[in-house]
Amino acid sequence: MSELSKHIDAKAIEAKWYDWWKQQRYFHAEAEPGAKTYSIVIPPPNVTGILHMGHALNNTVQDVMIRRRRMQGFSTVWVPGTDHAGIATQNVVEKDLKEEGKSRWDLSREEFLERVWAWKKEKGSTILRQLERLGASCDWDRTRFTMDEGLSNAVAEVFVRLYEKKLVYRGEYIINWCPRCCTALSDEESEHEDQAGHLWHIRYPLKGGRKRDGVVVATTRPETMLGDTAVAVNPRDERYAKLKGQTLILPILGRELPVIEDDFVDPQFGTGAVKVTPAHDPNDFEMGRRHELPSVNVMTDTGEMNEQAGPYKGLDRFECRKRIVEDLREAGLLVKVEDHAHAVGRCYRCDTVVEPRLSLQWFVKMKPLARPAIEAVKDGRIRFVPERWNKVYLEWMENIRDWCIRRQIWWGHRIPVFYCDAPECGHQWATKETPEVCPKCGSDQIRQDPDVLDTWFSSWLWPFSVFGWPEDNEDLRTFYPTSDLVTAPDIIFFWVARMIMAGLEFMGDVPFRRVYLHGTVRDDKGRKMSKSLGNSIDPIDIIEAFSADALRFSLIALTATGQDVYISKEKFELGRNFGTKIWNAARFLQMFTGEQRPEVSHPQFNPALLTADDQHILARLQRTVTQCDENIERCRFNDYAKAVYDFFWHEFCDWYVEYAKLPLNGTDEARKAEVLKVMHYVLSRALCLLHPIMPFLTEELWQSLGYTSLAESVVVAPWPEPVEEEELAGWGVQMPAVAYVDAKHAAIGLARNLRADYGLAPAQVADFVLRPADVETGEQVRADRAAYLPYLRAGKLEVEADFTPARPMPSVITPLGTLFMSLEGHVDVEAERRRLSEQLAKTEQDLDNVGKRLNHADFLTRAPHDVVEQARERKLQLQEKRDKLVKLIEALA
RNA sequence: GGGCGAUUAGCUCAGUUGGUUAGAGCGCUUGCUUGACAUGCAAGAGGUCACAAGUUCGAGUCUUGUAUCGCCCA
Repeated sequence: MSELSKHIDAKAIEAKWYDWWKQQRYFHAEAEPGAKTYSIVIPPPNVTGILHMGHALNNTVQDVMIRRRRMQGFSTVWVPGTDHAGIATQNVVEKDLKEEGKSRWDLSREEFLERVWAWKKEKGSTILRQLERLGASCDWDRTRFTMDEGLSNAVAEVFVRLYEKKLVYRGEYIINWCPRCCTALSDEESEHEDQAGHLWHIRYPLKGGRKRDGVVVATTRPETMLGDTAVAVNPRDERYAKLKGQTLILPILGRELPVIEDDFVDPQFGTGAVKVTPAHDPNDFEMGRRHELPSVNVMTDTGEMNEQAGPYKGLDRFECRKRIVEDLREAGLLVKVEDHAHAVGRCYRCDTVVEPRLSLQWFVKMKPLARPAIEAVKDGRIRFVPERWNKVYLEWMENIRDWCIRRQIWWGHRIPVFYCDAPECGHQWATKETPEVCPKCGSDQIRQDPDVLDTWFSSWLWPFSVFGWPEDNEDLRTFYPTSDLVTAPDIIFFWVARMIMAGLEFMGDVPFRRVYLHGTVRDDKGRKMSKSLGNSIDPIDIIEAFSADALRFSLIALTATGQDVYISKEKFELGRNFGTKIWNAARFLQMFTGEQRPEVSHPQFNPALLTADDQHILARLQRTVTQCDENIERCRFNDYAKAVYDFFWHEFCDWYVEYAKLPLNGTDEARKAEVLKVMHYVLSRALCLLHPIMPFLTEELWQSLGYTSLAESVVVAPWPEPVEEEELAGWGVQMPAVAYVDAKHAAIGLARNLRADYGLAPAQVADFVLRPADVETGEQVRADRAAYLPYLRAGKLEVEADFTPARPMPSVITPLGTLFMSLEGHVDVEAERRRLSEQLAKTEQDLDNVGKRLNHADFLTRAPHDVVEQARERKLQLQEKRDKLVKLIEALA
């Protein structure tokens, strides 16, 4: 226990408690057969990554989930780690090399990989350390990396199994090629973006014809014409019927091109005749196959034109495009140039325009893997939150295409395939071992495939590889399937869908039961945060400026389920202000508690001593517990945050703490003790409810206020369980008393309005008289009179059953009765009449509306009973109010 | 071209199976050095719920269409 300073020193608090939590090993759990478990695996950030707001949101949500489960007594495991991010990491190290004037080709493969590992050792845990600053309660003893031995073993095992099931195959197809990274990409790694371009109309002359004869084709990529091997038209296109069987001449290179007919050609697009380039376009490739056309690849792997490009050899592809267009124009073969927007694929790692290219690659056959994964979502074994993602997932799964998993880089899991180069053998096999000789012919002329696997080929195994698969062990049996997966929708195909397929294929069970997809963090103008735009807000800056708790609370409170969140630096003041408010409420409480350690483990109140206000705050706390639970269960984290916020600020601080000042500063020691008991009980439970969002602040207060009789740390304190009304009654909490306090708060609010309407300065004291709604209320208020005075700034509050003002007095109708305010000097009767008349008009308007409804026969017969009852009740209330107002106005005369 | 989401106060957003009087935070106006807190307290102004039609006793909420913006897929 320690006295709280006037201001929060967030930095000191954060470091102190995080270290202590780790020391206490609160975040670590071992597999315990039979225990109720809750497990999450982190979406592994890139090993090159640094924390951005998306990570901050993602990991705060996971931390909220796991901290609550931990408090609920579950055996909780949150596995942290990073992925090796093949292309990105290799890029980083190559950049370092470049500064030394070298490229990776100046090093041997082994030397290069040593450099990468050295880089990883030095810089690769940045983001994990940043997660600690965020307060993430990961089980750091279980930190994994996709290139670890165990996880690499899982990758090789999976590859070999799929190879043997013939689900991985090698073939020559059009793939997305990044000429900068010099590697193949999967379809998902090529991001499409509409871009302003041109449609060039080019005349291909007829063989033996005059120059003006021929066919005009339209293309968006003229440089690929150097690889054309045909021109295609739709067989039903009468314009081109005469062309059947003719031969065209490819401009510039002079190659002869057959005219083919194919249904694929859309007569509406361009000129209705298309050039066919089987080595550079997926559709042309298919056509090429159907018509047995040769393929001519005209580019090198760095995107330069190769020897097939004739005079353009050595030119960059875009330079070549310009030159070809010029040359065609000069030759009079360029018929027309149109503006044309078209989708261009870009490398998701370096933004270079991707080149569709014919290439020999390894693929995973996806359809057989997708089938059970579709079922798992259809039958509800996996649920997406929000639900609409089901459709997106199913849509993609049902049209799934094979996955190109080979990458032409060095950093990654080497493809475990071997080739025998012995003459007349040519055997090819996959194995986890390192073979010495060919198992078929015994030759030692064998070599391993030089390339590595897509990073996602290791990430899709993450939910079980982190627990030691393929080895069968207690961890796997205990923590797999994991409970929830929390991630962003942009990797639903890259990662989520593939994990589901891998889980079902290799574990025979889903990898997680629920997937919560949260929105994207954007800037206050709605733009994605990006380095190039310079609009990102660094979460670490926010932690430094405010606190980790402020960052966490603000993000959670601002993010509606599954919606994008727009943030600016100012928005984090929300969390900071809330933290300050709680801090000060705790300081207030500590002022009256002193060195005494409050007993908060078992609530034992003296029903005889509980006032209505005590009962009210205890009842509200229970309601808040229920709201928190419901909202967390449904991934409505913003509503959960709001429930705690509203309770803490607007119930506890605004009303109860204000109320408590009276007994705490009074002389009745028994009452004082009882109020303190209530306050500490409420605060301790509220800290528990808040802990998953604001772990540092709640721990600091937990320790400083000495709530350690309940738990040595709030991290392991029991999560509050909702208390039923019957049990509350046993504590001395009666619902009528709670209702009375609601009415009291409303009445005080109305009385304050009255003061404001009459322009009373806060310091100005006014007296009040209540004409109570009924005898019982009158007695309640009379007994509770003193509690009203500070709120009303009242000198006195009288309760008089038949009060009739002798002279005009401002008044207001409250749930407790009619409240009169006595003013020094004369009351402006006209102003008061106007005020009351306005209220009367409003009341009559409302009465009219409810009356109309009640006069409607269909409403009475078709609306549910309780709705009709409510309307009747309201009508009565409004009538009563109207009558009272009429009398008050009459009394002014 | 197909699909999804958004459109509610000056700004950013909640609003759950349709049900009385549509909420919050920020900003704005006014007043307060209130014995926890000016990172605060009290009061106030501000809304034809994008538009149109429909279903219904009743629509911010359901249906259809339109417009604008954003995202995903081809």
